[in-house]
Amino acid sequence: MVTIGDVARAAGVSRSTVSYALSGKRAISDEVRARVERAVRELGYTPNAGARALATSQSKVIGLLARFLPDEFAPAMMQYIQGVSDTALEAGYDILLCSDPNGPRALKRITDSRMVDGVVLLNVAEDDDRLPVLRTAPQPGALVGLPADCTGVDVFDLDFEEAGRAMVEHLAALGHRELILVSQPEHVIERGGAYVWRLQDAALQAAAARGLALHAVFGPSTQPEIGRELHALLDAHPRATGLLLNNEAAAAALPTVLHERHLSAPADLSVVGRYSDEFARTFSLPFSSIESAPDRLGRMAVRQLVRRIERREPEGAPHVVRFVSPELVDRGSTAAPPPDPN
Amino acid sequence: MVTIGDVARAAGVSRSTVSYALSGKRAISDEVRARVERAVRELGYTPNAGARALATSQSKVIGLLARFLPDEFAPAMMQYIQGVSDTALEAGYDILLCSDPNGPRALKRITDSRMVDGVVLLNVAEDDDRLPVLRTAPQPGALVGLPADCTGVDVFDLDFEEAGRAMVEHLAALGHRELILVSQPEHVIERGGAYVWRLQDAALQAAAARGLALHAVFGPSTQPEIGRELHALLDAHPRATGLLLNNEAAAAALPTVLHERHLSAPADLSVVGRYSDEFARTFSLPFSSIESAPDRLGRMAVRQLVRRIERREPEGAPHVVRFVSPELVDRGSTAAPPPDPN
DNA sequence: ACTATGCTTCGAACCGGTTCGACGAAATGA
DNA sequence: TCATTTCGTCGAACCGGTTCGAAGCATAGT
Repeated sequence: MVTIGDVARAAGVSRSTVSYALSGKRAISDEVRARVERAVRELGYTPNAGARALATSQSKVIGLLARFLPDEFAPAMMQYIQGVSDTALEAGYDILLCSDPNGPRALKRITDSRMVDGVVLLNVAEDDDRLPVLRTAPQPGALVGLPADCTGVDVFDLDFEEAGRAMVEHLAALGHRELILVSQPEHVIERGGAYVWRLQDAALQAAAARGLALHAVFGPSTQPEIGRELHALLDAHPRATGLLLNNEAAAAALPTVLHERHLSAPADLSVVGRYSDEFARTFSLPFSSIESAPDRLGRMAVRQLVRRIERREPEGAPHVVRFVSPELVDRGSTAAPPPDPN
Repeated sequence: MVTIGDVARAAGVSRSTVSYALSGKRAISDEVRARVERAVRELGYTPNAGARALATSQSKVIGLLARFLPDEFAPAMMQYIQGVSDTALEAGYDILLCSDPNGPRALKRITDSRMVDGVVLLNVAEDDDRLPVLRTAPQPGALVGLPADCTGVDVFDLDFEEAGRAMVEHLAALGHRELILVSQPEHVIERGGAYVWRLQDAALQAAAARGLALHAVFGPSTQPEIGRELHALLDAHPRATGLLLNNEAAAAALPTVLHERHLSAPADLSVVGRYSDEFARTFSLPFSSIESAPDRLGRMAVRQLVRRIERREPEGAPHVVRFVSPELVDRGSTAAPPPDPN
């Protein structure tokens, strides 16, 4: 392998001069710099990452801790990863991907060994067991997902409360009086998915404030169970004219259910979901939805993380908890409710 | 940060003794080893990855070069990544994920800088521009996907020829005489997806050998275009009783198309796809399919790569090109063709 | 003429591990 | 009892970068 010493010899200068010529941290004469650059090119020199990390205590790598949950929708995970990865690349960082089911252990390993300059945690639970480890780590961390305790980390998440309100208010404004909200299954909450009730509570409050009826239920995240559940719900609440879905499986199953009931949106039923545009495209879903923007969240997390790593944030700058405002992507599945047959 | 020197001082021994006590590469008395281990525990010592990499020229990291193609199905990519990641973890390696659209540049960077001990290339094209770079790299590489030239690398892919034959023969054995094969769009071939015609050619040969009619077409990979194409195909070939799908979008669209035509599988039409079980579950697809086994391929690639990295393969051992035999997952969508109405 | 100044460059130390050769003490054998 | 081997440990060198202090040299200032 070609080292900085080889370059130095080829250029007829010392190793430190090569280092300075390449980093620009000290003035080097044009003539010498040219010789160095030529030697670098001709020898095909690339600095050894380990040696550089050792000398600078900077690895230029960001750790990405993903959790592959069985009922997590894979493309969404993929979008987070892509957002993180692309943004890291722009900022000059590589991504160390950890999918170790034992999150705390993996996190401890990569931070203690100084493999990474910072860490992004995906799929953060209300009471995430990786957080205590992260707080004792010397590197900064950015989260995607809102935990109960945000001290010491930067946090990014969709504003699920606002999303819940927005869904209800959108349909309320169109004149709907009775709605159904299908959330993700309860076990998602139990493993820390607080966003489920964050959205649901806000929706219930907004409905109450406007005097709307809102039937909120947790639905399964598997097919065909969720299809049956949707049928049952529509049977149980025949006067409901709006359907809110905070449950990807429900959204994916709904077209079939509507077809089977000879209903169509928005003529018979107005529908608003909460999922990413990517998800909508994948399943060709024709329903308007609150964009969950996984790529954007990943991007924001990395941006902030890099700022902290490079101390462009003043040392000890207050940590950030930033909620992305939900945006409703209109796919034409909402309208005024049909006239009451009675 | 706590270094090996701190441990040495705490245990009252030299740094080298600590190193040997931890690696076991030389005999160390039980008493000293116990002292060292205690010091490690109490100080919370973790070796510095950069320093170790520098000293051993081994980073214990595997590079994963993914390509995010616009019409690539994200969950499949996710499954590759998971297979690679899990297997690497088992073998004691971490994953450096590169999604740089400029694959050759990214590959050169991570190999030349010695960040990685080896590399897995996903989504390898017939004439992949990353291969020349990989061949000049000092680290070994494993591919998922079959390029034209396999020299110097280990290659893993589904046996698409056998898959094409298996699909045809399965339906032939049931008595079908006229089939339709919908492949992925031609631009997939153009960007190097040779597996499309590998499967198609084999299917055509097998059909010819058995005297079956096989209508082979390339279908779009987008909704709703592929749905229309399926309708058109079924209109054009009313006597076809079997449908073969080497096109994920087509498989996802088929349930709706069948519903619209008041057809059902296998009563009216026998259907065999080529996609992963994960894909089938995601879309609740009721069609039997050739399992494309992305997780398995990722796993095999890493296994072989690690074997090479750790030189358990004798130096210069011949490189491997291994095809995974297709397995038909029976979801009950095939049967004998309906009696000819004539 | 002599010192101050600035510009380049060099040498050496350092980052935190691993590993080789050597050395002292204890065990073994003659 | 002395030579030899074995065992356990240590010191030093090394991996390939970065960075600090200093030194050489030419130019400028007085």
